Amino acid sequence: MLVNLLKDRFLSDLKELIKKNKKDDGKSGASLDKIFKSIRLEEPKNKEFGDLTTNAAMVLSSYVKKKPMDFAEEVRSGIFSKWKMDESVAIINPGFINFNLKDRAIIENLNQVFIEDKNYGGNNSGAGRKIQIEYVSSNPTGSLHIGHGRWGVLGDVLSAIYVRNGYDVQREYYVNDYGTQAKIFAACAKSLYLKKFGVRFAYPQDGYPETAVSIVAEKLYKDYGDKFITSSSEAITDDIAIEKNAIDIMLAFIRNTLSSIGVEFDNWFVESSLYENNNFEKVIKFLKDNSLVYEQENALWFKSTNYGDDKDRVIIRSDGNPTYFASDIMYLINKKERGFDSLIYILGADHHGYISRLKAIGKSIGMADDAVSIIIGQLVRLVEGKEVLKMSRRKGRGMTLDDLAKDVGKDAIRYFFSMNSFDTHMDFDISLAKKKSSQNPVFYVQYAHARIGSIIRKLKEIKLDNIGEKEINEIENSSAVFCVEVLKNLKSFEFKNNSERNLAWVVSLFPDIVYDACKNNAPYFLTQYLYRLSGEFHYFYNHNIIISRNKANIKRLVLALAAKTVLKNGLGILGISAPEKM
RNA sequence: GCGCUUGUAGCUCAGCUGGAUAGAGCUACGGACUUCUAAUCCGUAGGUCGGGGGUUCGAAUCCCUCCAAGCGCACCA
Repeated sequence: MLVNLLKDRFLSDLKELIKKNKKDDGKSGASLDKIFKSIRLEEPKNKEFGDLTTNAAMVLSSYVKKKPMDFAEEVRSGIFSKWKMDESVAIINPGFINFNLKDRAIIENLNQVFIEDKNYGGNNSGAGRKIQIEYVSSNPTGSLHIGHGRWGVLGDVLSAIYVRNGYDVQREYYVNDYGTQAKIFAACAKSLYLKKFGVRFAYPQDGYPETAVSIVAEKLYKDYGDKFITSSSEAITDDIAIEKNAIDIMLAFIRNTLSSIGVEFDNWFVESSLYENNNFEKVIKFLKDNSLVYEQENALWFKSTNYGDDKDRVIIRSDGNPTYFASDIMYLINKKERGFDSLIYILGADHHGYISRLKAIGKSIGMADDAVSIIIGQLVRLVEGKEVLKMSRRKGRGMTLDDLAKDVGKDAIRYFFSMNSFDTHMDFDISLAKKKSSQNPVFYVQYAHARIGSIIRKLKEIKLDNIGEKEINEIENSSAVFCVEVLKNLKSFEFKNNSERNLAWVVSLFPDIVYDACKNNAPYFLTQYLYRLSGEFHYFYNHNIIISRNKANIKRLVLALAAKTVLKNGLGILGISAPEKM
């Protein structure tokens, strides 16, 4: 990491400087920590101000009782002048400290790309920590809608980001196969299934749309024939088997759809398993023993208000049946027992009411406050031109995720859904998504990668004076270690122009982006970064010739190869292909 | 009625743990292929940051209020 490491170093140097500056009165430690949290070392909005900027002098001025400009001067002489990496340090009113890195410092960073190669971008900040991310978890009672695609992609990419940060990640899908909705779905399937045999069984009034169910009934019939009919004349069926198989079939459809856009899970957790081995009774006993519940009007209530929820919740209804919330409790206890350090739930905005109650459960069973984090993803609205298409899953209208996946393709869908923050209410323009035009930024990024691919092909075609077989082989196997030597042997490396330097700079930022994307649970950092990198590369490509006649400009080639590795690794995290040719 | 989220350029979005002239892309208009892929590049145009108050040296960012949109407020799952 470049920026984050520099920042750490800067902050610790700054602490030293302040110690010298001010006699510690022993009381100010806490407030100083607070001030330090608002210190930034980052790229300025405007490139003219340099590579990096810090607000430290302004933030600290009142603490050290000095004018920002004066303290900035001390920071410059006391810290930055001792760093050998910085080039020029400017202090600008009202107290910004701006500086540029020496070209050599950027080059040394570039070396890491070739040393770490496929692992470049990753770090070990999460080493030894087990984290679970649960996402999609749509009821297996119908096909997925487009919103599910968004959670799926975001969950998948977020998982990949955590993996790259050294975490031990488990991706989980929670299957609601228990309770009334599953029963209703099974009854729908049964009705359509029996129809095949000319037997009438009323379709539930509040049932699911037939379009979704009919695929399931069709498959039940095709795969099992009359297996579920236990008595021919009365049309008596094995309802338990129908329910189980209907749900399994639906789940297989869901799995296929998700798989078609590259969204996979390590674990498909079945709700009904929570009720095995008298677990329900055990959990209820546990809750009673810990005085977390009370009885009222024949129902059993969970005291969630004690833990920050806005109302208490029923666990066992007055008719004796457990509520969905009971499953939530058992599920969270189960997750805790599996030994995760932290849990992430990605929920659709239609479930935001869950935040407080899930957190309440977590607290009540003694989990740390920040151990359970819930990410709310806003819904996707379908738009065609200017017309808003109301989608309703229960009514079976609107485009399904499966339709979209087939229309748009995996790469575009993943890029599109990774582009925005979770909080964005997205409008998904179907007609735009279907266009495979340059309006779709995924091509822009992929094209950058493919262009470098074509440089490599050119290298092979032409006999070059300064690049041998060995190097070309290395490049082809995408393990261009020779670049490390090239970079090391450059006696005085300076960038010829801004496009070279900017490209190298952006390449060097990749590990910071992977780190920050994780800290902020923000997959879109990556997407935006890759777009920026691609832009930087396209500019570089248009302004610098790498191969002329029978000679390659080695420095530029190294730069292009570094960019290629980062593009490939970045697209890899997004789960998007990095084509050699387009 | 209460709560969560959002409101930034014609469109889609960044920026929101306060900082320097508010940034990209798409669209529109004008340029660049005898040279490693023009799915690219360069340039121009486009903004009362939903409205109004407040806090501050400084507000798109924090607070209050109003308006608008989406979504929730079950002994449904």
